[in-house]
Amino acid sequence: MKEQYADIIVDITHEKLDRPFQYQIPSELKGQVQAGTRVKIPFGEGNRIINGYVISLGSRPRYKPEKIKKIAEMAEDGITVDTKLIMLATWIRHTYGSTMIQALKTVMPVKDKQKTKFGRKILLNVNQLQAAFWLEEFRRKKYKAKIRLLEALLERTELTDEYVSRELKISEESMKKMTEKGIIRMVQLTVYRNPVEKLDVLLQEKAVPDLTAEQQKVLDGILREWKVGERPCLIQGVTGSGKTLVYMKLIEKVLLKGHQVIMLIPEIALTWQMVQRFYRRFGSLVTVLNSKMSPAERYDQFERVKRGDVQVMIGPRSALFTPFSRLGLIVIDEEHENSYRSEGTPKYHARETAIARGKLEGAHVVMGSAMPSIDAYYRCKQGHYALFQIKSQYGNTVFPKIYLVDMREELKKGNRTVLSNCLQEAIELRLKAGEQVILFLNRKGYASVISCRACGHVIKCLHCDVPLTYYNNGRLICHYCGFDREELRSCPKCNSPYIGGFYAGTQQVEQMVKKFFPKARTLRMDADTTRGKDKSERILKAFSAEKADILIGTQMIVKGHNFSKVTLVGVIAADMTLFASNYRAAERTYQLLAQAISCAAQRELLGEVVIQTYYPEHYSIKAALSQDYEAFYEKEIDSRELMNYPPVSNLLAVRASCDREDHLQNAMDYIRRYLLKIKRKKDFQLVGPAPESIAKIQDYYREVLYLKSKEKQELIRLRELLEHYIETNSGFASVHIQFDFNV
DNA sequence: AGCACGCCGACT
DNA sequence: GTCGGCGTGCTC
Repeated sequence: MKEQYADIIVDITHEKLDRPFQYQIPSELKGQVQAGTRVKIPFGEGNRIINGYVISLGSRPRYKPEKIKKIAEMAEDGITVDTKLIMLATWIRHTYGSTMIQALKTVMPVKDKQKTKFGRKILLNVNQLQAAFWLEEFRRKKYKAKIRLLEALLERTELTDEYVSRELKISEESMKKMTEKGIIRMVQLTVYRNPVEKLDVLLQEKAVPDLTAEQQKVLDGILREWKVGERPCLIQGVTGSGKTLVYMKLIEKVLLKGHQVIMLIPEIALTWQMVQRFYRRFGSLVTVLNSKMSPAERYDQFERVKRGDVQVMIGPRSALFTPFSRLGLIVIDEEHENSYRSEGTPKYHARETAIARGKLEGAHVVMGSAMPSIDAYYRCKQGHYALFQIKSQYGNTVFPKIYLVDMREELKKGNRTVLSNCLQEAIELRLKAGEQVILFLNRKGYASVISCRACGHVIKCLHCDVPLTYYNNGRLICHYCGFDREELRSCPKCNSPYIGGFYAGTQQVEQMVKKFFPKARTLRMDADTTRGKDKSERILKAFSAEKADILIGTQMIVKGHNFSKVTLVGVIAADMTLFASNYRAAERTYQLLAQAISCAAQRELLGEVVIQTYYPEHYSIKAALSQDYEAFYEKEIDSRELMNYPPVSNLLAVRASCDREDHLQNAMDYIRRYLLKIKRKKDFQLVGPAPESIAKIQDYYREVLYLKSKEKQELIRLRELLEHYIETNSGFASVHIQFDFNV
């Protein structure tokens, strides 16, 4: 009489349903219902049947037994999550504040089981005599399909799945019946092999090249760290310093112990080069997950994982939830990359979540980056992570020459274009030499603000508090709601005809370049030109095949691509990211500049970098210029310390939106007063409420209130209190409230 | 989320 | 008198 009840999370995203519901397990489903299984349950007064996920089993009813309903049935395509991943979902829910069902769905990368009809072998499971007996039986009962199958099997003993379903036209059901009776047997075509055995062969075949003394030192250091504690390790080393080599050695060690590895890589990045290296090294033990894969392909990868065919999973953020049963190591390459931060709900960070999973499953975590995130580096300094540095790189990398152009001076000299004289001259020289140029900036489209030069009035969207953007087709478009209107001839406020804008988008730069260098062949790469499938890859291929002289684009072009003919990188507006009202703005600026510089480096030819900026004195620009990460870190951490920003402190944003401005302000006022009431002495600091940087989107007003505290747990506690307060007070009904942790 | 119950206005 | 508006409350 035990394990009679199941705690189930219902598949409805709503705060009020964000708790387990207890159901009775009917006797016929006992043993089938486990933690992690998907089931169909009657829910609500109408007893409508919905999906639910079992998170635990129990023997004691927590409600009046007559109130507890029975599980209806197993979900037919029942995919399961293993318990460790349920625990990870619980951690995600607690840390980032989502509903349990949202957390469960993020750890469950394959939402629905896909039908796989291939890759199986059908075998006879009985001897000839028994088969003859069954054949007789089927003939008597006139089971035509079964007769066909059995006859075919008696002839050949082994049939492919394809042949059975296409030629013999046997349904899945008849095969299932015959399997149940033990007449036939189905075997996965890829036969399970002992991965460690297989690995031995591989190790003999293709050994990883020897490590340099410095790399060996890092490897030894990490292995020593693994013996003593469970600290995550961070390898700091520039591109070409051999971080990947160290990863490979570590992965080898873990695989030989019979454990599995997840390797996270940034979304776009240098993926396929890296992946090929791993394929060459570990063969079919490795598999890759990427965003281009169809659900069926993804599902197949996870099936291979479950069968034990795959021991190393390489992929972006979502690969972190690969259902390995004996996970031994999680590697996070390019740890500082922004794509490790999830945009949806829950807004989890892959680094923190990887460390949480590592703790749960006793797996090591190793990260690598040339310029670690401030977060990670701070944790190293605090002793929470172990830091390992590789200073030298192999090959003769020529450091590029860097020019800094103060655009204010340029303006004084009378140059009102987006290309400084310095950059123009540099482009000219490179074009003459037959070399390639990359120009990059951080804005898409013709991104430009249209304003009146007489009165300063800025043309904004009617529904959102953002300036409209001018597009080449002569229309003004809102990036947030898509609202568009005709180009204006005069200022709607003062009627002045002098209305125009500061154009600094990729389109504008391209036009400018074409004007100055009519013979140059240009390629543009931004969110607009890469919308289609594989488009960005095609553009990059065309450029590296030297089908163009100048590549103009946004961030994506400077991320880890190797163009050997590029000798000039121009950064059009280095400080664009500094304008963002985000405490990470300086960090992003430094990262982008450092990336742009490394794009012009690491080749035999001497490269040049021209950085145009309005703030040449800003420390993030200065530090990037001298390639001094440490100097940047010191300045940046001082500023975070001063402002109580992460990672020194923790930040909880309470974001509210509502179509009625008065309701919104009222609600925020209540929240503020409630927080002040429960505030203990020096628990936390309260900032705001204040309008968001975009105060209105699609007619919804937006405000934000920040809570800062050294104690992470304190903020989590406050969030939970607030959630409860909002839920139990009906005044918040029309206001949408969302929490962001350290974002 | 979705469904039932419940208390006020305009209808055969 | 009734039909139906959607405000409120609950879901094991």
